[in-house]
Amino acid sequence: MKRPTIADIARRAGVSKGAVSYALNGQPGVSEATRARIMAIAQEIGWRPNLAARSLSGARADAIGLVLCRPARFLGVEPFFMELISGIEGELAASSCALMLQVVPDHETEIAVYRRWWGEGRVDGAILVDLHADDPRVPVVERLGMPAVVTGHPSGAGSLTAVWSDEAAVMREVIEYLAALGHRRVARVAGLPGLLHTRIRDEAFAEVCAESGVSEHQVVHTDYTGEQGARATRRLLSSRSRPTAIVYDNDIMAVAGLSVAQEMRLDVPSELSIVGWDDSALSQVVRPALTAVTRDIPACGAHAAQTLLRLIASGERGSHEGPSARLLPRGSTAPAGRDRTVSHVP
Amino acid sequence: MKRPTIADIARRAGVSKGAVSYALNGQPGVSEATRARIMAIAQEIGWRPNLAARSLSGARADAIGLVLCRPARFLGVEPFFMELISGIEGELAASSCALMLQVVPDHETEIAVYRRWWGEGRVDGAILVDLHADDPRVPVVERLGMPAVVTGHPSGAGSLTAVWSDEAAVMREVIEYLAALGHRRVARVAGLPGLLHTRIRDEAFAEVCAESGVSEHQVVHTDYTGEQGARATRRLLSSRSRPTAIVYDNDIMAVAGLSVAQEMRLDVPSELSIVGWDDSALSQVVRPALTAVTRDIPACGAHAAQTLLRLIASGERGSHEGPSARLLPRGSTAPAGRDRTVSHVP
DNA sequence: AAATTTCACTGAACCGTATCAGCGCCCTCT
DNA sequence: AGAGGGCGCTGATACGGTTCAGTGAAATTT
Repeated sequence: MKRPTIADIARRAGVSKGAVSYALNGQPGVSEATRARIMAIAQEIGWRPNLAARSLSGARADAIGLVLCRPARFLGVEPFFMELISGIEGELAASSCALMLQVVPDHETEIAVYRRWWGEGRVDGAILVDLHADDPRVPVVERLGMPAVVTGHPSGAGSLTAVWSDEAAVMREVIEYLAALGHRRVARVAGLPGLLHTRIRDEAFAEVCAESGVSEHQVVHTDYTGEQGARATRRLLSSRSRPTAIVYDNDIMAVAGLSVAQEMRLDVPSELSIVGWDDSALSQVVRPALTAVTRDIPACGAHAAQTLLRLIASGERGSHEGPSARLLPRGSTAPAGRDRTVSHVP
Repeated sequence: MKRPTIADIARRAGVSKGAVSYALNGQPGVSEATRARIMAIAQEIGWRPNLAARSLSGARADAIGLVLCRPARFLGVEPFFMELISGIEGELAASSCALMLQVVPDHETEIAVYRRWWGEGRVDGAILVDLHADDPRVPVVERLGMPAVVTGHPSGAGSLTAVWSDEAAVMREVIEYLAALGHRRVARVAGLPGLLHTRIRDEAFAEVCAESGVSEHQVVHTDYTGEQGARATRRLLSSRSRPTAIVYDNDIMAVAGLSVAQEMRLDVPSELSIVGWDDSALSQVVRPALTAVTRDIPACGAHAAQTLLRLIASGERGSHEGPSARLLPRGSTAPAGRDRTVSHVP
């Protein structure tokens, strides 16, 4: 019992294959009566278009690609990607477009994957995440001519379409908020230094700190893991003039930082304020709940997917800003306390 | 500048398309000299097999499917899936097989996706996760004839190949450990009651508790979110004879539970022991670090993928056990204390 | 009424690969 | 020397769709 083809339908309907193709694709060229008859037969015998045959005839592959380039063990930790994916999915489902996913260890492999996918006609386009400064993927994808949407600042996206959110503006919001609370020594536990958004945040951090009277500010770069977040925090809190507030680049490090503070008998928020980034369920589960920069990540994914689908369908280029982030104060931030080092027990 | 095809190679090599096909696929039928020449030309002009054409000619689709059926907002929370995916990927990469991912809201949609993927020839098989009791997907996939590997107990997998780990044995390990520490009132904050592994754990929990002298034991079912984990914990800890130990079905709920305990001024572990499940980075980041059931999830994914690839390649059926889980004691469990309700401050 | 257009449909070509039957050719065996 | 067999290759066909040029009949225009 083979899978039915349009030839089977044509035979049963007593028409040609061509007519069946027109009928099933809503093309003009058949009468409404014939169309209905053909549709009914297709339905009855359970016909489905063979994707391979369809894309062989020059049509879409009906799939887009997403490559994640982080070591496997770090991926699970960050809710970010899973949320992004579910957002992308939501948009794709409507167009019955599939998502091809691959996890790779480095950019070289990632580029090879794009080459293969595009060469094999497996995808119609791709979403590039984790944009780096001078990202090597950009020129390659440009040269391939593969439609692509980059999530990150347009300055690094070359001629590719970018969707981004204004990281600098949010950083300003965060620092001015902390400054207003009286914090004058603020540290930042940042993510991978190679990432473009890390650099943008770094710059904005330094600039706004200087402007807002945050006299002492420093940045520690990490690999986003809780472990490194904890270590950075321990070091910061052990220094002679320890910060009264720390801004983390993701949730897991913020939670790790909170634990370290508690371990060191520093009360959060009275003795140390903590701000997380890319707010997830995690931030709300710990005590105190974390003040965090929050962003609708699924919506970002959906926005990127939508932009890519439009780019594929109609060649519509042009970068535009996606859902923006904002600071959501919760219990982990408070006015800067007096400078004391004794332990505080509630 | 079109993508090169085997016809281009044939022209340049002065042979027929057939010869080129044999050469490139390592089939007999061409001399080694010709093969080498053809390979060199293919390399030179950057030829890649067109996936669509290849699978149209009856070959593989070179992709397997994975459908995740949980509400989008819960997905990000659980590191589980992302780790599973990276494990699967690791195995697939070696066979240059792709992963098609889809996130759906319910089983009905999930089944429709399998129908479509298989009908369209988009995948060669699929990995089914989150096996339910009387899972409606199993008979459908069986009938479709799509190769599939189910992650879950064989009792629910019908004739499909299952890869599983012995949940009951681990539950025994956990409960006997707690019993040995003197705990006599143990609660379990479980996941979705419909999932097969939830039922298996439920049963094992009740059975082993009874055997080990854990006189009071109860189960609360949740949806795996931190929120419900917190609520369940609050209720358990407010009851008249509150448990001295709680076993959670995932990490995020365990962390939420820990926070609730701290909020209620119960010391962990001296007044309340906490055990998590599916140990992730999260467990190690909080204070005290969580005692947890740990399992190499990427390895589970790799194992499932490998089993599926074998099933596709050689029809090799037969369920077998995957990487097993074990209890990893950390700081959140301790001997059951005296029964006191006053707050404990270190 | 003749000319033209529109409509509904047919038949064939085409996409890029895999595969099969067949065909010389050379080598080996008797 | 003739039969037999394997090697190396060719040419054709299949896979399941899409698409385009063409065709006969009906409808519309002139």
